[in-house]
Amino acid sequence: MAETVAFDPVDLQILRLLQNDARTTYRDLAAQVGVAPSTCLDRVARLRRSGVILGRELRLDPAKLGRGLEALLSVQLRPHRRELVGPFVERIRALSESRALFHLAGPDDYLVHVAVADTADLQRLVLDEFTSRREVARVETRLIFQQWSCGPLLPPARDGSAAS
Amino acid sequence: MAETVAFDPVDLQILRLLQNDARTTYRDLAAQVGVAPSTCLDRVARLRRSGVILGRELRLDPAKLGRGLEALLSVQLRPHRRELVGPFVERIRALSESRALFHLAGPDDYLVHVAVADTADLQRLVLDEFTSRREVARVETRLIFQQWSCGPLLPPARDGSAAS
DNA sequence: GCTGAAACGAGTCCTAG
DNA sequence: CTAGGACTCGTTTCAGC
Repeated sequence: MAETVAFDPVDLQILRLLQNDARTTYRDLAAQVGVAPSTCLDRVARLRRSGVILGRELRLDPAKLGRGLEALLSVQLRPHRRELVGPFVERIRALSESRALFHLAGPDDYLVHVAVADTADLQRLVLDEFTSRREVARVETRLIFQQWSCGPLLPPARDGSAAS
Repeated sequence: MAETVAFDPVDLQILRLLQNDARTTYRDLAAQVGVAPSTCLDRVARLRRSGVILGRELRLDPAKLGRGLEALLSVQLRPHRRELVGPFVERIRALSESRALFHLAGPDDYLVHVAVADTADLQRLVLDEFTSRREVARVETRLIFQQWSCGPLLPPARDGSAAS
């Protein structure tokens, strides 16, 4: 859980390359980073053990799966107590329409990123799964016109001024 | 760009498995789906060509990379004209702190998901990259307490009532 | 379009430096 | 920790169904 402070340039380069394609072979990885394939294998195994690498996921096109409409739902819970929060979160996560869920600081307690077929589907989702729930005090829906993923989350980009 | 309506149960199962681990071998895939490895290879190639599979990405832990604090920034642009939008989007996407960017319908034009080191870093980011820009009329910052990823985006879950 | 086997190439382990 | 080699296993192709 702590910040695993030590990352070689080699580690970072490996992460960068794997972010572009998680299926890059260790051979290619090795060639591009400048170490032996077996070393790459070792590095990646260590990175996995350290917890930096949480998984290798497929990025899919929601539109191609009949989910051409995406939206963000700001949800405000009524009492916002722990007993309500757990079940609410689990229910939302289990919805096939949910893509991501955030617990936020601020007036809106939760933000839910959903992908649906069309506006009728969105209306159904909001009515049946959100506003009909007792603990949900308010839901604000914002359509997503367009979205972009932003670079590879690397590097930390620090100078020598790291306060450990 | 259109909805590629046709997906076998085999295709869907393959997508489901690859979502859990994009590096699942075609051999394992075949064993779990119930077809030959060569068929899996063929299916995946077709899925890639169809555009459903956009990429194989690594999921990393931001905290382990010195980015333990995440936030959502709601940004309102002043005139919100096309000439301003393009450069703004490109600049935000290029920031190493940005994780995702959404163009929204509603009073807040953009939502930016950022990952930073600490509150000081967040303040610097907001001041230097957002409020200092002429086209940015307002920025609202909401911290992320916790976040969850939500299931594998599959299946479309439709009955026979598909209107082609 | 799916299968199975065979050839090729990559992943993995081990030993040594 | 890294490199190189050898063995194992996965991927890919192709002929046949």
